[in-house]
Amino acid sequence: MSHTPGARQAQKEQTRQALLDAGLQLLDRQSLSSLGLREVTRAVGVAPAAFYRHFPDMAALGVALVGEALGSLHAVIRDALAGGQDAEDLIDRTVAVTAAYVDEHRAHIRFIARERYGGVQPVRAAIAAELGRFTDEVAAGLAPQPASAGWSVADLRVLAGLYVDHMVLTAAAIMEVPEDDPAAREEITRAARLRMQIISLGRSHWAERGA
Amino acid sequence: MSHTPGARQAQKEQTRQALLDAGLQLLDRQSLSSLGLREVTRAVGVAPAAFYRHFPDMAALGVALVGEALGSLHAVIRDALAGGQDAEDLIDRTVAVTAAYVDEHRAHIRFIARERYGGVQPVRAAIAAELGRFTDEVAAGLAPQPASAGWSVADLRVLAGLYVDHMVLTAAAIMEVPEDDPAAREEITRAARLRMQIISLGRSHWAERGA
DNA sequence: TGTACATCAGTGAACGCGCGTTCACTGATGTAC
DNA sequence: TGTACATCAGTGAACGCGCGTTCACTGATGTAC
Repeated sequence: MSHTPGARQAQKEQTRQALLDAGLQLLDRQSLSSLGLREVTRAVGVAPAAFYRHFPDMAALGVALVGEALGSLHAVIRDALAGGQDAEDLIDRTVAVTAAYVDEHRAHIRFIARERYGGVQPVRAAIAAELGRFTDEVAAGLAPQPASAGWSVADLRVLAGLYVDHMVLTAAAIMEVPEDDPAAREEITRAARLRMQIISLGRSHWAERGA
Repeated sequence: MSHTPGARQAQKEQTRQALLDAGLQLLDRQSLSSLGLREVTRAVGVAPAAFYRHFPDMAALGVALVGEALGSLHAVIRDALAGGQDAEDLIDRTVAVTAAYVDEHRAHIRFIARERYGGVQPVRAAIAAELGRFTDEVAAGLAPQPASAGWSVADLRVLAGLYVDHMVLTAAAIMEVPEDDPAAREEITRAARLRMQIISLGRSHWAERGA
């Protein structure tokens, strides 16, 4: 049994986390497929061979980062979808929550946007799986809302996917803009809000499609 | 003057194109930042040093590929937006045109999706510029349509951006699916059509927003 | 048309360098008695 | 509590390898007269 970590386990966990942190930081300016094992261990200050005590290769480190990046998202979506049902409120809240999440997890989100269609297959697969689960959650959150009357389960999932993709795109767009350019940033969030309004309008007039 | 190519110029152009073609093919399974110069010249069958006669580095080859990938898109959008104004028709036509374009330019589109937020800054910038120009074109195409009454120029551009992002996402999604899985492919295009319907519905009820 | 010279795309050898991976090791932490 | 042994995270040296870049070169193409 090892549920009591002990000093050794704790030290190991600390090194592992240092590798993840250093990797994430180095990925700010490059993509995973060009990130070197030695680069990461050098940043942490351990011998290259120490890497293998924690991950078999860089792809595995990438998959671990996917978990870190999207694991905390589930709580966020619950917050955004909870509370008042007013559509306009919901939009403002969602965009604000997205912007705040991006601010707090800047590096993680950039990593997701960059590797979602990047060159490392296991990481792509991990992101797709995690975003899929996330989409399911959004769909489940949308279902009980009055605006979802008349929607099939399958169609609701498509709508949820639209929201999720929109959030990832917004996050990526916010990060393309320099942090010290509030005007450009404001422009992005204005566009994001507008997009959500268009989608929400379409959602609420769903019954009239084909007219 | 060199507007008459001559045998030398033609030969040079041919090698350049071979480098671009080999590069694009190699990028099917990896991203630009991990693609090596020697890998490309080896595929073409020329000496590594020959690369420098055509590009200063791999980033420049990437930028040239962006031009190749998105240059031919302008004609496509004109086709999609021309013809009947019926909303349902427009949607079907746009999705069909996107799917066809993806089929014809599979490797190019994968490259764009992969490098749009990838690790090579000049390539990211080139893609952003090209997609921006593309968005302007879509906005200009939408403007004269009756459904655009009451839209400001700025808001129309946001709508156009929504369509463009949607197309890129659809293209990327189609490519994640194996070519020999028509059911999964059908599922993707169904979702894409549905998404466009939602957006178009929102567009046509734009005047009622804030109600 | 023929000759002498200029251009320059592509060659091939050489370079120094950092990479990923292996291996026997060390020494602190953990366990059994 | 004290002692003897086991575990295993991290070390450091070594390896072979392919990388990007440089350079003087070659020989076909192009140009001037």
